[in-house]
Amino acid sequence: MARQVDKSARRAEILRAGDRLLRERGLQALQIREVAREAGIAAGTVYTYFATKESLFAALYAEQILRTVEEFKPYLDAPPREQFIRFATSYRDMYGVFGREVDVASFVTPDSLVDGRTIEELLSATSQLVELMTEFITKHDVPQPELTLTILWSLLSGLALHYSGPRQVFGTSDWDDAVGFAADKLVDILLPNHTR
Amino acid sequence: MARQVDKSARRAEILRAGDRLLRERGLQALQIREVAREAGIAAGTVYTYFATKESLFAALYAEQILRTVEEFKPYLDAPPREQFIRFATSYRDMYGVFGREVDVASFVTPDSLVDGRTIEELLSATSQLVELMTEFITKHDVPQPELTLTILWSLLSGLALHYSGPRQVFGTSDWDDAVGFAADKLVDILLPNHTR
DNA sequence: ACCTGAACACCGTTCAAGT
DNA sequence: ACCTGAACACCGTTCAAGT
Repeated sequence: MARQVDKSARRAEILRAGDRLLRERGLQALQIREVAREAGIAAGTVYTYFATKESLFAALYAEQILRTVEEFKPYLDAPPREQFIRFATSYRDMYGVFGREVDVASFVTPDSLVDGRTIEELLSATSQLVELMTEFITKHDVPQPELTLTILWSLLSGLALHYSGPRQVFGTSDWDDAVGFAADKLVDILLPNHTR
Repeated sequence: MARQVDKSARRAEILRAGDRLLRERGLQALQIREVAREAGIAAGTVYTYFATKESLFAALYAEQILRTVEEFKPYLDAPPREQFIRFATSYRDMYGVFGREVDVASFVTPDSLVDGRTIEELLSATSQLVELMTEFITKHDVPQPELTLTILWSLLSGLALHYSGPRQVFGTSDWDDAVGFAADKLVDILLPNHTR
């Protein structure tokens, strides 16, 4: 019996529907009934492809991380300052769509609602992202790579947090100024072996 | 007619009930029915004191911010490295309880579900917290105070984000090591006029 | 086999009725 | 006046019935 659509195509349609909703109308619009309507199927059918709503969200997030990794690849040989700025900007944009709810660790928890397949995808995507940062650090011969990675990651997350979502209440600098300043200081301080 | 309890006492009881639930059983346990049960009143009564669940949450958050400010006051004259570590630790603990949902800016948005009184409390508390950071920076005669404040704040949020909540998937440093390293670099780089 | 969508569970919120 | 709690609205999820 020829199927109307094959399973992976339908899964992809659901993902595309979810992505569209998320980007056009925000996280609160990502509702199973809405996703199903956008995908042209019944609500119950979504659950044939994703164990829970959280699984769908995590799968969308994994896709976005892979896109971010691809976006960065042209800059693999750029100067560290530019690399930082590119990375920080991608990261901020990601936060703008997926929000602070994003937490790979919480998806991987034993009591997570995310299904095994999606966890795999998420871990794979995340490790590629981490790999980019690790290369950044090892390439420049940083004295304390482990600690530097932690600080680098924190700085990126913190910047993304402050510059995504609703405008800050308390006067903060422009994004360009802030990320440029952070990049300068990072290069000066964390990459002492780097000559500009 | 003597009231059973006066209004502000009852409001305080609801806050205490909510705080207990939040700390003992996490954000997902902060449900209006649960809060009401803990406070010994009917669910509907909660709405006499707080316009929405979000208002209650925001009020709890405002209280916590004030507590954080108080916690920091003994260290107002401590060396900058220690100040940073104290502040970062309080901030991380706050994140652990209130989570990444915490976003003052989103509460203040025109379409916010938080009532006016609570917004006032939140703004007042937050500006006290920001004031602490601003003093930290102005006292040490930093060349670019505005940008430095942004970076400092981002670093604090990023560290809090990574070290609160579920354990990180990818090997990260100990909290003590990470925050100590961040403090060293911050002092070296952002406070060039400081002599250790 | 796979899909549908009515029905269930859960939780924020409202409001008619009680004191 | 203030409080109660049943009822409503909403949304994630299930599953009996349809094809």
